[in-house]
Amino acid sequence: MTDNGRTHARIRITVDLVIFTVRQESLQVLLVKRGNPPYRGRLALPGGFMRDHENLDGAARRELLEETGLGGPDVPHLEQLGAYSDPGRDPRGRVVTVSYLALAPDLPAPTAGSDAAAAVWEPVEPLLSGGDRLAFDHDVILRDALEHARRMLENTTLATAFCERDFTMGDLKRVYEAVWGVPLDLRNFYRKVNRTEGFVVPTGEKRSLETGRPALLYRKGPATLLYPPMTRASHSGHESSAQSPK
Amino acid sequence: MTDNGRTHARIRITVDLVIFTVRQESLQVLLVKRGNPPYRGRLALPGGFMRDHENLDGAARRELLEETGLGGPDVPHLEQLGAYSDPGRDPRGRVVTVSYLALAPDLPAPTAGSDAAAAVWEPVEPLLSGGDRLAFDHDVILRDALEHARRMLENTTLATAFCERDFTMGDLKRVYEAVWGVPLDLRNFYRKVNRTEGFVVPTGEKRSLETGRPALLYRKGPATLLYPPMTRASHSGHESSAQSPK
DNA sequence: ACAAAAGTGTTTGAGTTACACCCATGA
DNA sequence: TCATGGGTGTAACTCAAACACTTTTGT
Repeated sequence: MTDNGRTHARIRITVDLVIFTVRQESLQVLLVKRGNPPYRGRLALPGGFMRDHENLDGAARRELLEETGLGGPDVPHLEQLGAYSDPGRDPRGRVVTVSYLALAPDLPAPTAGSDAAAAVWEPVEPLLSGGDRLAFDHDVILRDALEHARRMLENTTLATAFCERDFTMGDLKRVYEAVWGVPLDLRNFYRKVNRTEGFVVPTGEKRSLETGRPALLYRKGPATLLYPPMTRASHSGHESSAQSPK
Repeated sequence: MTDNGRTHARIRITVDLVIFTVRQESLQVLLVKRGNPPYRGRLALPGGFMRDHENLDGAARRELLEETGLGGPDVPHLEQLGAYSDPGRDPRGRVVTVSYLALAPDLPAPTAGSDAAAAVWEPVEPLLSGGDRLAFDHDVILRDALEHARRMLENTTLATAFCERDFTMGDLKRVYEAVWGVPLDLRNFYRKVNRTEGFVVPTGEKRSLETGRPALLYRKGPATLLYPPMTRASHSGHESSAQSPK
């Protein structure tokens, strides 16, 4: 921590947000098309510079609000992931960025007109396995964030952050399936969720779809950690009601 | 990421190292006594400013080498944890720090004369539950790092980073006991370690203490993740050889 | 009555805990 | 031969995956 006349320039600091949501059975991330150089026209993670009076968490909350409109009493989960610091990662000069992970429910409008040209939801899977590259080192940041999100669903109750206030077990199961990319057995899923006291609390209401039995509705409970953790396994075969071997 | 004339000063960036070791059955952390204001005379985590040509990981490796002499081919584990950014966390001005976790074997000399006044190993437990406060926000950083290290032993093979090149099962067990703060059953510990292919590899050698049966020696294996994870439980009672009910 | 989705109960087998017990050495 | 740490074997129990089966709706 001692400063003995060595060469260490002052540096600009940004936050970059990896905002995930689950839409149409797939995990998607919010990206903006850059309107200015560098990387003009390329997709990038939303983000911006940390200001003088705020800390990193504050900057991340502000950017999240600007990009999605989320942030009042109904704050989605927001968590710092890591710092990216290679000299040369930003052509404009020495810029260190700190990435944040946000989990949001499926939002009606992709964005609420910020300074970014256009914000779009993009499926994550195609972005990582081939496809166009994102601006800066955002491919790496996105990959790290996905890894982190998958771990989080195993050990915490944060899957509920992807859901509306009221949700069904099927909704919650689809979140796990989208993030992990594996099918789950709904019947075992019930027990795993219910064995952790306070993961979800029933509202007493039901929701009717076009077809099928109406599902009970739940809300996020007070629990935050999962003991024991969720395990990604259990390939559901639709083997029950309509395929008895007799 | 767009810069539209807003107020965002350039900032200085430091790395702070939480270097853990296990000595005398207890988890200890390397601290330096500050020779200059602010917090002169107080204990602090070793660290320093990131330089122009290097990234954060490079700065952390350099500081680790300066403080402990470790860093050649026998690199200890070094991992980025998080960024601490509150305005006012450093009286000298706006300084953002990024913390790193390092796991080191019990080193002969606490340090190799760096620019820091004096480096000492301090037991972690007393530091967190009462006692003197560390400089800056290093109490918070230390607490976060301990939490992270405990999680790491559950899910990775990194406990071996605390050991010498050759170690016994008893050595490895003592690492877990020191970091987790709970006693383990050596007999079940064997199986847990051995069920993960490549956690440790036997050398064929043995080590004799003053008393007792000589123990087989092992080295770190190629595995890095633990499936399934280690679980902290299993209170060893010394119930075997010498207390049969007959 | 049928299809489709929601939810419950039961079998089975793998994994863990808690031990009894044996082994190898120094004093 | 005793004390001390090292190491193996095993019975009882727990838990979770797999799957049969029942319930509740819309058409």
